[in-house]
Amino acid sequence: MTVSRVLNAPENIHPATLAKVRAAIDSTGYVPNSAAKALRSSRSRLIAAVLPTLTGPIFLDTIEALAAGLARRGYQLIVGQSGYSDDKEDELLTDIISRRPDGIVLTGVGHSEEGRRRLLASGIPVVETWDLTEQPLDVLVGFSHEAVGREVSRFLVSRGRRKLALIGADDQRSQRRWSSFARSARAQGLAQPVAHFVPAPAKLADGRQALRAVLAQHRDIDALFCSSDSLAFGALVEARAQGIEVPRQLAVVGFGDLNFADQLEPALTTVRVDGPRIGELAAHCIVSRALGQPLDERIVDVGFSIVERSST
Amino acid sequence: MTVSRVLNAPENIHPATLAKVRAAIDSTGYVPNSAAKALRSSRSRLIAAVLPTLTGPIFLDTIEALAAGLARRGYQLIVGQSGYSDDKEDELLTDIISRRPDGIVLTGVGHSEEGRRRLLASGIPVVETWDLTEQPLDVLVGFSHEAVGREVSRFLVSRGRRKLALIGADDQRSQRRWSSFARSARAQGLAQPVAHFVPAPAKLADGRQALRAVLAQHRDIDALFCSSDSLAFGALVEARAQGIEVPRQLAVVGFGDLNFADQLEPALTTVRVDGPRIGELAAHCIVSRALGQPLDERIVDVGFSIVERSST
DNA sequence: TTGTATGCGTTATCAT
DNA sequence: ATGATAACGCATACAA
Repeated sequence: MTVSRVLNAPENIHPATLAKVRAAIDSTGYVPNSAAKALRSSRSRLIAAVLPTLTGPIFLDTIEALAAGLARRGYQLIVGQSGYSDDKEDELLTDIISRRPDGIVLTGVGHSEEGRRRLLASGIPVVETWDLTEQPLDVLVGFSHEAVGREVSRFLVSRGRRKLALIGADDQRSQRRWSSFARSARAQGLAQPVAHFVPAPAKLADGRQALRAVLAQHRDIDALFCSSDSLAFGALVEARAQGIEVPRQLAVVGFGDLNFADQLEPALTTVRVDGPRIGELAAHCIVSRALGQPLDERIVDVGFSIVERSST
Repeated sequence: MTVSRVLNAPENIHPATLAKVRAAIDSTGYVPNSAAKALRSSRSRLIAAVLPTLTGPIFLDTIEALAAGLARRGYQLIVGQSGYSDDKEDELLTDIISRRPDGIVLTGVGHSEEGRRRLLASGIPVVETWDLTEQPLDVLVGFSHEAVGREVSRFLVSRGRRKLALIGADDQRSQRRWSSFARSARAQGLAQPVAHFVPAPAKLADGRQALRAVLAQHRDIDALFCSSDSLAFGALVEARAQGIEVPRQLAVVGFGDLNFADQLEPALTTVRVDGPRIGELAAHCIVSRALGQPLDERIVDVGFSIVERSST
């Protein structure tokens, strides 16, 4: 008990005792046991994050900022990969809930019914990220993928493009950008855009192959929206290989504004999302919730912007 | 107690009891408490990983494979960022040790004396990665950065290059590649190579700026070794901007073989390391150690290869 | 086949 | 200012 006090409330301890206990701690290499602490206090100082994949460069900035923000606030981060699969996410969720984290940060808002139930039943605070919905589980930090699809299609039309195409990954958020992109194009009087999907996570080489496939069927497209900068990079490479001039014959828009986007030839027009901001906000929100502190807003829309460069 | 048995050893439970308990579990949403389990059994099923940064694309494949490998084996991963700083690593280690993970995976072998002491005192199995040393703390999965520096210099000399330069990040491993690169160049009768360092983690833009700085002083260099593909990408961009032909006037070698390396113009010659293999091996080793199983080898050298493309 | 007692390391609470 | 007791949820050892 005295040791506990020395560590947690040294102010009311006799200096001599303090010194003696600290000496003992040093000489024995004593380190308190967080599991016992958590068991006794029902506070684990652990936050869990569920991500589709750790390698997706898009989420990376967010995780890094999240990890840093949590560390700064005295929390540790436990990560799980759902691999873009609902079943995997549900399994993971059970494991995670058994750890009794003080909070859970999810990527996206599309969870299985079972997953939603378990999360709500656990009573653990949840922050969903990288997406927007009217009915979040709890707190939400993200932006609208529908708005992205719509704005990109309007942007392309405003630049005089008429034959739109899209290369996307088969994950939920990319699909929603696609739906909105297509709907908006039709609303503006264009034909239904061409689409080609590749398995997530999409790699550069997928972009090359995908554009090749699209061009084989639809040589007349004049604008291409790629659901990631990596895909766009691949598309630029393929366009050059096929002698298609970008942007004269084909406008290309990416997603993510990864650090190579402005160095490509031509520099890539892309959708920029403030990943670190999402991570930092998520850290703030989840910790506030964990401490039972009130939150200004339950839904934070961080927005996005279209960074216009020479590929359009 | 019966609930515990239903969950962990259902074979000796009366079918009726089994059904009753399971129904109760379902209806109440009971999820076992890992902290209590850990406290009782001294086995947390938790592995901690310490990384310089989560965004370094180099380690990413390793972390992903590590996370996947651990999940497959029923372990969860807790991550911490040391930010290339010893002090931060030591702080982190204390937090980590207090969690009583069943194992710790470290990046690199350069830890502070204090850190080494704490790790050894904790008795927690440790796997060091991405480096090689004669005296690992425990298990090691990596490769020799000295060998990388040496082999790249030999490679460049064998291709007729005589005025070597290096652009590196100021992290330990990059520095060791540099020392060896320089030593080997001198041993081959060349002058001391030119070097320029940028703060880790190095970004593409740093590569541009660094090459500009090097060229301002040493216009006559004919070969450049960059300590990451991102830096090399930036260097290629700058070389083109300055009208320097690669590889005719300047050979460029990267490190990492990131997925864009073969798509650059010219395609980048680079050092390839099997990141996923390191992660998977680390998962295997740390779990074996955690279970007290014997290990074939304590030191695994996964090696590296120089992938020759058109930038040299 | 099921149940009871006990202790893992911590801290809230109540003595002293 | 310090110590004693109890309880967090689980699983080992033992009993029935």
